[in-house]
Amino acid sequence: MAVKIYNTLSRSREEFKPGDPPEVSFYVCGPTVYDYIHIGNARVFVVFDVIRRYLNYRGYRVKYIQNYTDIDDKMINRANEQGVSVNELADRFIKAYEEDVAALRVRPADVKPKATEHIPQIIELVEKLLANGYAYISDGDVYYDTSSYPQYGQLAHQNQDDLLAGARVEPGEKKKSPLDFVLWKQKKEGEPAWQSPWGEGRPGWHIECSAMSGHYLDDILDIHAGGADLIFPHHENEIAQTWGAEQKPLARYWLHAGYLNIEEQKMSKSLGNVLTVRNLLEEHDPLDLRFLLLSAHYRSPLNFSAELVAQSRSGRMRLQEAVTNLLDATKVAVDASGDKEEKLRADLEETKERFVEAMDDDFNTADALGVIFDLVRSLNKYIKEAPPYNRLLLEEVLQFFREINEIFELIDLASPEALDDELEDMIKRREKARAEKDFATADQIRDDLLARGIVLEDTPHGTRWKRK
RNA sequence: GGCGACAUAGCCAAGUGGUAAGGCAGAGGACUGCAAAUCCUCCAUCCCCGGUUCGAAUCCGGGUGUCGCCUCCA
Repeated sequence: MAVKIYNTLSRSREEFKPGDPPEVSFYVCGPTVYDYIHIGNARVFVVFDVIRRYLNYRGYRVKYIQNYTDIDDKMINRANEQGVSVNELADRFIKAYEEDVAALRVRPADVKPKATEHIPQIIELVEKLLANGYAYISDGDVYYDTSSYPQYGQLAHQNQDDLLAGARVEPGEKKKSPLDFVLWKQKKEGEPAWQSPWGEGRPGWHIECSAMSGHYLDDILDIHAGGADLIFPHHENEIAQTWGAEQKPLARYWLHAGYLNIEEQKMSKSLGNVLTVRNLLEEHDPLDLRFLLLSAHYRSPLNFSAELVAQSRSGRMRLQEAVTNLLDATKVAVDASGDKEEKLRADLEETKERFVEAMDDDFNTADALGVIFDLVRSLNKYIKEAPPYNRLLLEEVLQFFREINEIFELIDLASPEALDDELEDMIKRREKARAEKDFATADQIRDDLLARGIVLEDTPHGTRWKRK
């Protein structure tokens, strides 16, 4: 069995064959750091982080690179609006980005290059393109000459004529063709600029990823990923650049995450429905947001609404609850074993296989979740019906949950937090009342705790609590 | 105009030729002092019309609908 990946370049599922296994180079287009990230951005970062974790689980050694775009038109405009320098703006929103994705349990990339720290590499790349005849200078700007690259359009699966038919021509263009794109822009008054062979200026948008991935890796990238809207022109242009400079492909596998819509509508500033991660975290548990993001296949469009977050929370709680049941059962488990264990053991083995099958198939997290829920039912059933429990078996199941949580990270496996003394005392008083059959008092205390967000569950082994 | 994706129960969502996973919500039952959690049972023939096939949600053709890209939006 091998991992299969849907490659946007070929529009088909391909067996994953990295250039130098088990090493895998994985580049994700990171944020332009001019604002807080929204939930659509978050989908990309969560989903590809999960894919990276799965590849690690499958024995690959993934080098994960994610850039920060810290210089472009949006950066400059926003910095001017706010009266700060582009650098200050970048620092501020890089920090915000890292806080936001950390809350969503996205692990940091291994390498986090910034465009502004790779100007020499960018200039070198542009020089190569000029020398190789893939670029031209026009009035101080440098442009990529798309007519020199017949394969231009391969990623978008469009030929140049069709692209031209839909292209918008803006007045005052200095390009030879509407499809050409800027590699280096000459300085305008008040803009950050770097010295170059073509005078003071700054890089175009698409050039940085080509330059930085080339700088950090000698070989072709195994995986290059981003949001679906980057397919054209961003990734198309990156491919053209790397080919023009190095006569080699930029990446073997191109992965693109589907859009996230808000209430069936595209998220956009004009509709005023942009939901920042920062705001959402004020109302929702980050793990519930993760569950929602992983509940559909990463390439499918995904809708976002408060109702769906609530559904996600209910589903996620079933997982969390199962682990709580498991941990409780483990406390009273014994070493003896019997044949009651056979069903659960068989289900565990089957689950392990089906989980890998699902994830191997282009990272089908929705299918994988279904597989996990099947195990949850089997586990709950065992716990309900089969005491005394087999310690070894329960620990194996727990170990499996640890492994998949290392990938999905949807539940807390850590030992539960302590409750403050006052609440702890209320629980004790309620237990006493119950023992004395004073149910009116017991129920009153339970309601009081509920009002404070604490839900009680009476089990055969005692009362336990959880947050609502 | 060019290119592409999608259409599965009230909601979400798997399933690429063999007779519809899973989750949420809902109904009934068990357990519980009552709850909660849990378990059991119930809840779809897959947008429409043709075709291929012994057999199609899955393949082909034609519709309808939704969405997207072709504008430095993840």
